[in-house]
Amino acid sequence: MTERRSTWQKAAVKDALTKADVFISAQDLHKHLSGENQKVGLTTVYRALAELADTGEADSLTTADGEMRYRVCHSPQHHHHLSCRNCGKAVEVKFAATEGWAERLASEHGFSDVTHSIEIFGVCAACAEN
Amino acid sequence: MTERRSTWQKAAVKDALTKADVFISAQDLHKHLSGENQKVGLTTVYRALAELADTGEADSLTTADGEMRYRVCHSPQHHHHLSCRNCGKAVEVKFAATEGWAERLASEHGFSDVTHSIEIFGVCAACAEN
DNA sequence: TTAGGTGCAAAACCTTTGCACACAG
DNA sequence: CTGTGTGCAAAGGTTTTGCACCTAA
Repeated sequence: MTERRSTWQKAAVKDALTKADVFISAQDLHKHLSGENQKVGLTTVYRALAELADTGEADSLTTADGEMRYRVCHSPQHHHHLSCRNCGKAVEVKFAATEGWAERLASEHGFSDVTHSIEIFGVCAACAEN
Repeated sequence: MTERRSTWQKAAVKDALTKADVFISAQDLHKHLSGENQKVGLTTVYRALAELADTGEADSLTTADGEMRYRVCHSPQHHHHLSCRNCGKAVEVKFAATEGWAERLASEHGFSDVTHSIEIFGVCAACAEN
């Protein structure tokens, strides 16, 4: 079976992700770790983030330029994000009205196995000041 | 000034994109063109697609695996897509209810310069049969 | 004529994989 | 012990850039 082991590397990645508390890329998170004597390999960061996203402990999104970013998930419920394009700060948003809508609309058009992605990007107040 | 010239290459790209009428990647579109004696460089396809997206003649989206896909825009109005994850076929969807919502929500949280992306992916009826 | 366009090769990036070694359980 | 995890280097993909040549206007 696929047994799941806990290592200090995974803990370090999760910890760094939690402290960052913004949508951040694997590359950037790796730099953060490197800057703190946390010598974790980039490959491991990628694998750890994938695992966190897989278990629902982290949310992930793909930016317009094709980069994946992760952030610790604050609630187990389905939600979307309003995130800062500059610093990655994000607010979790629930939007009940659309949840059923997407599936309904899709089936009306004969589509199955539906998933939807709603992302809102902007510049947060703090970043706007600069 | 930035004058904009029309070339047969750009026309070929736009034509191929129009005929495809699905969300397609630059790479794939380039293959289509190559298969039809339309020897257009890959670089040019990228540049032509970027220009079409820029002028609003094409819609673009980034797939989960970080690949950009384009499709001819069928209506100048703001809209979203319900697209097939397999063949790229897409239906344009207008969802008036969300249009104001995103901006309103964003400003409530102090975000400015807001943009939103709503993409719905599924498997169309035709692809589901296989 | 002349500034924008083209296309090849090379570079830049992000992400994944192969593999030998380390280590959690 | 044993199989998962790690990390380096290399590979894989997409997209961009440098540059010399081409061409629309």
